[in-house]
Amino acid sequence: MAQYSADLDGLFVALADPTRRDVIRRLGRGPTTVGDLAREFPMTLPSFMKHVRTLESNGLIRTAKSGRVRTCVLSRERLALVDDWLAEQRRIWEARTDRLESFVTDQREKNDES
Amino acid sequence: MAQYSADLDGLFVALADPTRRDVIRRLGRGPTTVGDLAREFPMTLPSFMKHVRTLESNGLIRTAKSGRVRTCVLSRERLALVDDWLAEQRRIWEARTDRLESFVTDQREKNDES
DNA sequence: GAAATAGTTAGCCCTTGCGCTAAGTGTTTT
DNA sequence: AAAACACTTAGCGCAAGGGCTAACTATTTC
Repeated sequence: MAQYSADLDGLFVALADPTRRDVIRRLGRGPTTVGDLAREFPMTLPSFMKHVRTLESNGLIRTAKSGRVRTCVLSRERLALVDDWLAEQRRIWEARTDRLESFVTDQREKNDES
Repeated sequence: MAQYSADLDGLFVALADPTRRDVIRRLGRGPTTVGDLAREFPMTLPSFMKHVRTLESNGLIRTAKSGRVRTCVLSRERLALVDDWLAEQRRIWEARTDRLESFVTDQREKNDES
């Protein structure tokens, strides 16, 4: 659970940058080379590489170098963690609205008794 | 779309902190007072208030002061934006795997011809 | 009305994040 | 072998984030 939370920290931080979200979207269409990716963003290659590293160290993408070219692939499983967190919040919320409903119901029953 | 992206920036940043995620979880069970919330976290009140403000300015919670007490309420609609983004990624991914499948199918057809 | 309560504001420290340039490494190309 | 290519490393500058203390304001409470 502690690890789960630390993972979410990293994931959300990684997703908080528009460049990184764009990379994820781009990689959704298929593997791409660092150079090809970088060309689409208005920043230097070293700056761009930091984003790639951030995505990789948070498990959102995988990369491999062959020759002098590094290729990036989307690693989808990781986004499922975010999904899980959202689902959990929904669950909590719904449990609460259920309680609220039964509260309302209880009140109505009390009124019916009188 | 530009606004959508800026909103996502703020949302993901807001969600990237464990304290703030805990507050969201807590508020899922119902509205709570700043003081009551703060008591559960190992930090001073001014520090905690910053988190509350961050959540509020990103629309994840709403707060109102009555007398000297400020009460926080979860504002669920906002999380839907995150859901939307995730759904979009899934959509892109699935469109791609569809293309991959038809590619495989095409290859098979070519082989069948021979 | 004095004291306790619940936030709020201001400002400081330190670390981290994101951009940059300059220079270096290993791999093709010519 | 030289030149071009595709990163990579190192280090710098600046703004923002998350924590703190100290001091202040506006309600209650006694």
